[in-house]
Amino acid sequence: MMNKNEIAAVLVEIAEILEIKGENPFKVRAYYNAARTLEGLTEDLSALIQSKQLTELPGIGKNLADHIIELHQTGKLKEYDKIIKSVPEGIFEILKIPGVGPKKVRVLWEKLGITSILHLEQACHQGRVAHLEGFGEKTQSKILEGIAQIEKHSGQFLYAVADDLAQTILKKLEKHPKVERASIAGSLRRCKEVVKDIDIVAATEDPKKVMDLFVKLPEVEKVIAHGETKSTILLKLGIQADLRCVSDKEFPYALHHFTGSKEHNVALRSLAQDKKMKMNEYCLFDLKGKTEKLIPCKDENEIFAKLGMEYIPPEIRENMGEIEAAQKHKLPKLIESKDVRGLLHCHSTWSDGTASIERMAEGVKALGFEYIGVADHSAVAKYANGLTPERVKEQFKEIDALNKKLKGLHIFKGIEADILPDGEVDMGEKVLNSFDYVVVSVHSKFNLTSAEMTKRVIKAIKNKYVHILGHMTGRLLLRREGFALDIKAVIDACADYGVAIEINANPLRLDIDWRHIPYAKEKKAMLIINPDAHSVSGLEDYEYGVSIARKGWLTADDILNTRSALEIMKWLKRK
DNA sequence: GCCGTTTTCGGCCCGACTGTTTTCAGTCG
Repeated sequence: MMNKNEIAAVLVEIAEILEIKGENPFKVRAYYNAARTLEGLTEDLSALIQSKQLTELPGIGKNLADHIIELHQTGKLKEYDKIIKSVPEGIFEILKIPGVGPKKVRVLWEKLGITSILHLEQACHQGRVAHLEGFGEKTQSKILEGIAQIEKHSGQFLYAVADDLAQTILKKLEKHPKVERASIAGSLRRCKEVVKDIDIVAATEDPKKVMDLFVKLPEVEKVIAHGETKSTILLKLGIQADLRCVSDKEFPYALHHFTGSKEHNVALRSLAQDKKMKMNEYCLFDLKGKTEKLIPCKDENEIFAKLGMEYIPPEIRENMGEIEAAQKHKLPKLIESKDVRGLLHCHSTWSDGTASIERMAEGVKALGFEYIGVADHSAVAKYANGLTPERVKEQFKEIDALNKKLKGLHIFKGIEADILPDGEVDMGEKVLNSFDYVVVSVHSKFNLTSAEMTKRVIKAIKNKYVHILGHMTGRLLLRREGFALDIKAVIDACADYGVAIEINANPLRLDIDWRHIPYAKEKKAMLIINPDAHSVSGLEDYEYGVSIARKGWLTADDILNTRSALEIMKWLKRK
């Protein structure tokens, strides 16, 4: 049995192999398209198979439907087993190097017998790659840079990936009768955008039994350590997970300790010392009397209270001023998911989304929201099927009709317009003015100098039709650094010209970086949590944006889309 | 491999950029 995402991953692998083998590029694309359709699927796959409706999905014909059914029902695919044997395993990692695509992989493999990154790195150092036809000195050094980048990020995982897996494991542990309570700890609990492992703390009087369950989980690839109170496993995705078992009494201290950050803990322990107390991972002691006296705490809340401060949410435990603020009882009331009332910046099938506006709207409604903003790509983004002015008019008609039809939900007409290399905004004033709102983002020419890029982006911010600055740096976590940009200058401009700064909640972006958010708040810039959803399930990504907003100390008042549709309309029209 | 009011064959998105070349191939979004 395989779920839709696992099946999609197999189809992608097949596509990659076909590409390397130089198969018909349209056949290759058919596999990619089918994978994408599956990932964006909202209907239940089993039901679709049963009612024989699979071939009604876009991009899925007889052949791919058969493949999908075979994978879904048996977890295997004969054709895949055959084709996977025809290429060496290591080529997939070579394909991940930026600038190296299927054609280059094939040449490296055929001409130099290179089948792994390690091989490739050696060959580059020996200068053998530069001599290949179609390659050269620059390609060779770019490959080395790419490998260095991959190695720098290796052992790191996107928050969303790690969190998914961690929640699955946590649920299984919590079900164990001997587990009294359990929680995720570490950087994952602090909602860091990338994490290197999963930390879990469990309270139990029978650690041995709980540890046994942990090391025998079906997700385990390898047991690295298996002790009485601490075990480490390597999960199949390559992520390590640590479990620490403590008694129920010790649990609050252990949870706090293993949540960190290290810097936060050091600062807090030194503060405890000042107050004649001692803190470690198992308890809090009162040192005022002649003998050490245990200070009982039933949860983290009490620990902070005993230390004379208000509760510090895990997201902001980075020793960036939270301890001082908590002592003065001046921590902001951080935004929560329930504060968000609608989602702007969503894509539809009008550009590169996988769902119609109606389905996206229904998805937003199902999440309990009051409004959705459709912001498809603009004309210049041809690769993403960007809207032409003519198609914009048609899209408006569809939205108008849906607004009449759908009760209790308002659809805003937006556009994600490209910031052109010279800072002009795609589509021109007249078209831009016809939208309820305009999101602007950079999607091209990433290699400008910081000064050039800053000038370009600020010019777009000054455009009077612009309301929101999308994914400020264009970063893709663990894949691509953001482009060079004077972030403070850009934040200043957003604050001055009343442009809201997007917290792009796509787990691969989480852009603007939370470290810059306090500066934006200081400058009184408006922020907005946008899922940048390309599918119905992508709408739920807004929650990652909430976590990032919390890491940036933001309250509901700091975020535009905690307001009602009416208030949003007013805000958009104030320009 | 998919698709079809130009329909069962023949097209399928396309332009920018880079580095390799001397007119283009590969990669990317």
